[in-house]
Amino acid sequence: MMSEPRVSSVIQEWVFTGQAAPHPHHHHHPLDSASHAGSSEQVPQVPQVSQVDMMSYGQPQALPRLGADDQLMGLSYLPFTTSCLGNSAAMGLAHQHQGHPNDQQEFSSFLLPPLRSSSASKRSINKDSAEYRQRRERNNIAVRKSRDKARRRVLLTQQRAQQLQDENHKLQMRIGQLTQERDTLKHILSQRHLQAAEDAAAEEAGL
Amino acid sequence: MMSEPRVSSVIQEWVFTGQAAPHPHHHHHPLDSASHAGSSEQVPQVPQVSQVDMMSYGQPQALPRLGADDQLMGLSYLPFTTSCLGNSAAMGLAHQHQGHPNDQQEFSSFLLPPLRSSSASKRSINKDSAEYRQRRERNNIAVRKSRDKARRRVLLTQQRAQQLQDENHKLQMRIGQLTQERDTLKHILSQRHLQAAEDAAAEEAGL
DNA sequence: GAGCATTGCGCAATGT
DNA sequence: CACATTGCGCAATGCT
Repeated sequence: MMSEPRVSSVIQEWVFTGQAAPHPHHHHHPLDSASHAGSSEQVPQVPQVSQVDMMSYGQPQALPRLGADDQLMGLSYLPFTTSCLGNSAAMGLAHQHQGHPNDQQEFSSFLLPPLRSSSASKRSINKDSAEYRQRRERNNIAVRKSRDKARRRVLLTQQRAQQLQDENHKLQMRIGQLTQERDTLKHILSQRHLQAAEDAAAEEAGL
Repeated sequence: MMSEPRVSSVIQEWVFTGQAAPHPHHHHHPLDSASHAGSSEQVPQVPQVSQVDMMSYGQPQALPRLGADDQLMGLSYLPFTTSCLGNSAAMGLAHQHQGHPNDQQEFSSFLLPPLRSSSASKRSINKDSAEYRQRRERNNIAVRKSRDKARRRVLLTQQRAQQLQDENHKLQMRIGQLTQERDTLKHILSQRHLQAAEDAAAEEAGL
């Protein structure tokens, strides 16, 4: 429940001078609105300045794919996605992380190599495994559903805002109307008061 | 400007009568590597609809479907993602469409197949190309930026809604207050009226 | 036509 | 263990 908790662990940072961080992977969280960014932890990359609202979404840098590095500007998400290489088959047997068709670098492969074992409880996630595919498919469905829900939620919020705004206008009008009525009544009453005073004066004079 | 026009092409849903069932268990995995090529007419895929708002997020392929019926519903997302395969190296040289590490099917290939051919002006998008990487990186940045913006926008909308709701409450209170004031004044006036009438009567009687 | 902006999607990590 | 969320990159497409 709650739909907002996005604050939790803060395990991230770090730098990894050259050695393998045991950590499996990346992932950061959003820290609320802007902030973070992709940090992929793995390569010496600059933390990047968060994306405030101006610029700094990281700049493309020419990725060298292998040797030459490049410049170091400030933010930048060093993608150097070289290529994933890693073909499912090869990967499957070869390593644990599999080839990641999608994420190009998933550097993680070399980042978290320490794991794996012969037993390979989970490590070798054969990409070809029927079980793997099944899980992926289930997740894909869940993802679509979740996003659909999110979209719907956003839409509802927008509609609610619009509706509230409209209602607000009506209420403002009503307030204007009531204010006027009240003031009119006040005015009338004050007139009566005057009238009464005058009458009283007249009567007194008449006495 | 306009930031909302998402109404344009309508090329989306469709069915694709054919069958090519995704066989859930077609054990032979995903076409994996070798796959499409210039023509790539292998798997039929549906683009998907999403955003409707009901259910059916696609069924995981567990359906042995024999006939084609599902399409009626409208939304099943037929995934049969076979597999992504696609290794950059192999792909790069091998074909133009490359393996799409990520999108597994990129059905588009058969969706808009008419193109492609020997000329291959851009067709062969070498995944390894520096130019390709550069474009990808730029797009990644744009995507991050765009999503950040979207997130921020959603947040603002939520805040605005909350704010409007609060203001609404205040206005309601104000209305209650004004209504009361008005009624009180009305009451006082009516009393005055009575008073005046009585006075008049008394005076008349006194005459 | 170039280039950024949006969007749907699948993947993987992580939360529940 | 299953499902829900979420950041991320890819590719298609929209909009300059």
